[in-house]
Amino acid sequence: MRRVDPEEYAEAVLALVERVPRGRVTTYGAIADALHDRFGGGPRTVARVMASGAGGVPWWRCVRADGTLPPHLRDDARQAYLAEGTPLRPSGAVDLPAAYWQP
DNA sequence: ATCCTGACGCTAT
DNA sequence: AATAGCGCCAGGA
Repeated sequence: MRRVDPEEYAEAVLALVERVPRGRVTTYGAIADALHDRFGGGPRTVARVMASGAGGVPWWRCVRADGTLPPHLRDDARQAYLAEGTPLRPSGAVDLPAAYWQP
């Protein structure tokens, strides 16, 4: 089943990201899995939505499967995590087991 | 239609 | 731990 209305898909993704509680995070893959049955698409598709449409959503609460984010977001994300007390690992990545939030 | 690119993920070096 | 290869999906040139 994969009737994709890009706009609708984007909304679904952003909606999920907005639902992530303060101090917790979810992953691209998790979101992709959650929407895959209705829209198809994979982690990259989710990432595309974030890259182009993520206005007004807590984008830093959506991280890669290893708890990191691409270099150009690391700094801002870091501030956000410190600000909202997101569990971090020494490496600077998010402590997924501790902070993971399942959509 | 083809090629390139990217806020991905997993396995193998 | 770091790097590389491959599969994957969708958009833009």
